[in-house]
Formats: sequence, C-alpha cells, structure tokens
Amino acid sequence: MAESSTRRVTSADVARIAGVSRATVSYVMNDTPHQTISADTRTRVLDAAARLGYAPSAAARTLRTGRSDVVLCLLPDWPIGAEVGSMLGNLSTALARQGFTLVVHPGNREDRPMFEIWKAITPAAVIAFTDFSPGEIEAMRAAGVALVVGLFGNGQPDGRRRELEVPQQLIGRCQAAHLLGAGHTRIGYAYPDDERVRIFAEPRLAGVRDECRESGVAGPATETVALEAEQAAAAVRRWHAAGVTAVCAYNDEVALAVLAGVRKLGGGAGLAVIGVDDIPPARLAEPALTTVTTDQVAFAAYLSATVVAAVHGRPGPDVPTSELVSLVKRDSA
Amino acid sequence: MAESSTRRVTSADVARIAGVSRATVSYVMNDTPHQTISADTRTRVLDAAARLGYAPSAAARTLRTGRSDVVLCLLPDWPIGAEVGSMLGNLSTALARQGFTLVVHPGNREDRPMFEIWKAITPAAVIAFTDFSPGEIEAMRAAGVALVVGLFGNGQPDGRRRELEVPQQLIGRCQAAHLLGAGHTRIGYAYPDDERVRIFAEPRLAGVRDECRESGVAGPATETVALEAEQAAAAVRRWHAAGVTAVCAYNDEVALAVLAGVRKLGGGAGLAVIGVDDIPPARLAEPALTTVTTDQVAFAAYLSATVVAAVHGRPGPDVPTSELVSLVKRDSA
DNA sequence: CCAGCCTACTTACACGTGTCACCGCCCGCC
DNA sequence: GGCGGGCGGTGACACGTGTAAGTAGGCTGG
Repeated sequence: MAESSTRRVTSADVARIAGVSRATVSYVMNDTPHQTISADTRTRVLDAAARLGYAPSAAARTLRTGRSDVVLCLLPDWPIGAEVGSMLGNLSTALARQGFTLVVHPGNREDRPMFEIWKAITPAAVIAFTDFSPGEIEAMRAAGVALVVGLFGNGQPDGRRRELEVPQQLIGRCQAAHLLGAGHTRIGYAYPDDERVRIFAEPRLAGVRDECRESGVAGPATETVALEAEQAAAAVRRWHAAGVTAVCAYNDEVALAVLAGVRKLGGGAGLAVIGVDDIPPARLAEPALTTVTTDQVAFAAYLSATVVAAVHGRPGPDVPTSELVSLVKRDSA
Repeated sequence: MAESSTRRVTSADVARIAGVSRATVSYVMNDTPHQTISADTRTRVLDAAARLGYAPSAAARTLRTGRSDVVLCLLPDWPIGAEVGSMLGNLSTALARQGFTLVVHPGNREDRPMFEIWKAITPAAVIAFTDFSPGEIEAMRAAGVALVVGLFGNGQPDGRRRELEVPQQLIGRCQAAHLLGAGHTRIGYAYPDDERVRIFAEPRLAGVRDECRESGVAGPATETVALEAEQAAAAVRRWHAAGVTAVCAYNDEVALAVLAGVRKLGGGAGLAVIGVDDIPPARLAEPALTTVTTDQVAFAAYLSATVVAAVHGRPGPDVPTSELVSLVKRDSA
C-alpha cells in the first residue's frame, strides 16, 4: 500500500516480480501458440499478475496489433426503443464473453462524419443498421476493419449481409401465419408513421406478404397508422370497408393505436390485431394484445457468433430459423 | 488510387506532403496553446490532412496521453427501457459534440470483473448508475480516471455525487404537486415490482413524500404493483379501503397496470392515476394517461456538461431546477 | 553592435504492448 | 563423440502519437 505514486501497472512490473522477461509475460497472458512455457514460470507470472492487479492496456495492444477489440454498432437516427435496448444489452454481454467490447453509436451522420469514428477506433468489426455506400464499405475494409455486417444488402445481389433481414421477415410470417390459421382470409397491415423505422418495417411487411402468397390469400391492405387514436380510427374504417377482419401491426405500439381506433369507433365488429415485441403495456391493454416476440438472447448470440466468426475469417453461422420468434397468444387475435 | 497496400494514413504522411515536421502536424491538429504556427503552414497542413483523409489514431493518442476520450457508462442489470435508451442516445451525441465517446456497458458484474474494464479502457470519466464501494472509487481515481459521477452518494454525507438523484426527486414532486393541486388529500404510491429499479424508485418516492409533507398531507400509501392486472386490482382495493383517491405511479407501465386493475374492479369509484415517461401507449390508454416527462435532451446536456467540467477539473454546473420535468395533462388525473 | 526576446518551427523521447529473431541448453540419435 | 532439434526464454524493434527541449533567424531596445 506504500505506492509511491499512481503509476499504471505494466507488464514490465509483472516481469520484474516474476523474475522473467517482459516477452515471457506477454506470451503467458496471451497463451501464444507455438511458444512453450514451463508450468512453473507460468504460474509465477500469473501469480504476480494477480497480485499486482495487472490489466493490459487496451490502447497499447490496439496500437501494436492495429486492431482493437471494439465492435462498433452504428445505429440509424430513429429512437431506440426498449426492445432494441435490451437487444443491445444482450449483444454486449455476448460479445464481452468473447473478449469484445461493444460500442454503440447513434447515427447522427451530420454531427460528425462517420468515417472519422471508425478511423479513430479501428474496430474489429462494424455492425451497421444503416446503409453504407459501396465506397464507404471498401474504404473500411481497406482500413483494416475485418467485417461489415450490414443490415441490408443494398443492391448487391449476393446472399451475404442479410444477417439482420431474415429475422425481421420471420416476424411478419409468424404474425400472418397465426391470423391465417385462425381462419381470416382478408388481412391488413398497420404500417408505422415514422419514416425512420422503414428498414425494419419493410422486411416485416415482406414477410406478411410472402406468407399470404403461399397461403393463396390476397396481399395485406396496408395503412399507415400514427400513434394516435383519431388517425387510427380512420384507418380502421377503411379496413372495415375493404372487408379486412384482422391486421398485423408493425409494433405493439402501433397495435395499441389500432385497438384505440377500434375502441373509438364503438368496437362493434371486432378487428383481430396482432403486434410485435410484447412490451409490458400489451398485456395490460383491453383486450390483452396478442403479439410476437423475438428471443433477444438467442438473436444476440447469433449476431455475436456472426461477428466473432467473421473476425476470425471463418464463415458465419446459419441464419437462425423460426424458433427465434414465438407467438404470445392473448385476447386480441 | 494506386495505393500499394492498405497502410494507415499517419501524421507522418501528412507531414511529408505538407513539407513540415510531424510535430508541426500535431500542433496544428490539436490547436496546441502557446505554440505559434504561421497561417501559411497551417493551411498547408490542413489541406494535406483533408486530402489524405487523415484521422489520428485514438489508440496512439490514448497510449501517449494516458487518458482516452471515452466516457464509460456503467449500467446496472435492469432492463434498459425506451426512456433510458433515448437518454443514452442524447448523452452520446452531447458528449460527441465535446469530443468524447460514450461507451455503455451493461452491468453484469459477475461476468467480468468490472475493474478489468476500466483498467483496460482508461476512460476519461465514469458515469455509474450503480453503487461503488469506496475502495473501488479510490482505485479508479488512483488509476487516473478523472471523475466518478455516481448516481447516489452511498453513505458519504457531502452534497456531491448526487447529480442524478435530484432530477428523480423532481419527478416525484411534480406528480404529487399535480394531484394535490387537483384537491386530492389522500394519495398513494404505486411502487415497482422489480427490485432492480430501486435506485430510481426510491428518490421518486422521496420526492412525493417531500411534497406531501410540505403541503401538510399524510405521506403516500405505498403499494407494490406488478405489471399484471389481477395483482394491481388487489392493490387498488387496498387503496380504496384506505381512502386513497389518487396515486402516483413509478412508471407509465406501472400506471397502466393500475388502470388495468381499476378496470378489472368495474371502475366504479374512479382512481386518479399519474405516470412517468409519456411512453406512446400512455396516450392510447383508456382513459388517456396523465403523466410527467423529463426533458431528455436537457438532462443529457446537463450530464454531459457535468462530465466535461469534471474532466477539466472545473466545478460542475448547477443541478437543473424544475424546468427539467413537465406535466402532460390527459384524462386519468 | 550585441544581448535578448519572440516567432516558427524541428529533433528526440516516451507511452505499453506484440512478436520476430536469436540463443543457450539438454536430449536423443546416428 | 558429434550434432540436429525441440524446449524455454530473452533482446530489440515497431506501432502512432503528444510534448519538452532545442534552434535558426528576425526584430527591438539599450
């Protein structure tokens, strides 16, 4: 406890205590392959490190290796909701278990040019929930970023980079399958009012469309629904006029708006409604909202595995199948 | 475009192109005070940097200065909701404007020992939504972390480190003030079921209690309310028995549960309910939920200012007053 | 006319790590 | 007995930056 100053504990300190060279300390700490270390010195080094509370400097390691252990997650500028929040939390712990640090950056592209960020950080990988120009992608790859996990392959026809798209389609399919299975033959889709969530809304709608087509049913009657009762009531009226008896909503929130619209209209002819996310208010609504949840833990694990595999140059895991999304049956559909 | 390889653009490259030394480049890029640079060379350097797309290596800078531009935000293990998510987003942009990078780390204290993280990162500051032991705080300070912004001063009696507590109390006060102003004389508090949000719930409840005391009204009748209608109905029954006519809820979600409980009981004697956060479902509920919102942008700006000031060793800004929280009057209270 | 100061730079070192090249040693094998 | 080769380890360099210390030249005051 008689520390002279607040100096950082470096590997040199560990080496001195353990009576070995600094290189040996590095080899022990990193389990460097093809480098044999006797069991005796190994424990001596480990003991010294533990005693001193040694933790290697991330900055120095990054500088030396040219690649940091940071996984940069670039968000678009839509408001991140509870489900995205918990997904990020799970992703962070899943990556931490593999030795990576997740850094989330909200995508205010105007504020700071984005390239400034990944050039400064030199992340091991980038998870982009936003479209990149091919030029940007090439620049990042050239700068040493091992992988760019894109949300949507914007234009490129190869099947890659769709890691995040397929699960969204599954959500739509699950919604539609439930409604069709319940005997509905004319269904609607409640599209969100917020332009910024389009990258989620489009594939979900596509999933609904696919499921309809495969069941030989006409595609969904799509209405844009704001989070406001009056507006939603107008949409409900149009659906009634079109013979729609059940609607898939983009969201639990949108679904609650639809329910509010139905309520405002007197709610004579009940409209079946199904949401997404299973937020707590869904269960508390009247009627209790039937919804579809994604297994955030499993999804985060999948995403994490994708990133880790790509960083090591291995092919990523298969896109998870339908066990990722599951139905929560309640009263509204 | 005839780049031989994928080498990183360093300040040496900029120096070579601009025809100056590397040190000069550094001085120009950082606007180093007490270092005079002629306007001519300055523009030459800036031009060269822009042309090459130079961005300084965060790792090298961190290694050299001993302090990174990272602000580490340690979250407890409760599920981060939409409001916390948006707060973090705002905080991130506010800090980015000052040249800092926000790194959020969910607090699974078991998974990795926490000190391993900040030892590796050497953050400029730590925003902790969780209690630290005095020993940990001392260790961090010794390791060079400029500031520890704690959510709650656990035990230490000095007025510092309560930056995040006061706003929470304001929320409770605002809720209670509205109900008392509407003529209610016996009010209740709907406490969350989740033990993990206690650090938010306690100061909010304290705010309600303070407001009651200052108005000469008995303290709130507190009931723990789970996010489930049956359970909430039982609480509502007890409140009725105690003569409570209005309740402050920890949350909009808890408030919706209370409303569901009232509805389940037939809703004869209406119970006034007021929530917090103004989540979208609040507006869509029946009756539409009266609630209290915090100005997340202003709060993030305040938090950011606190961090920046402390990093530079200056005293932080004053705790913002009541303009931070505002009432959203609807039908439920 | 020279000491001294200010401007506008440059040279040199340090930060803490990973890793390549080397080196002594002992063991087994021809 | 010589000697190739694995074991166990060391010495030295590079990564890219910030900054203290030094230096050449012009200008000013005495």
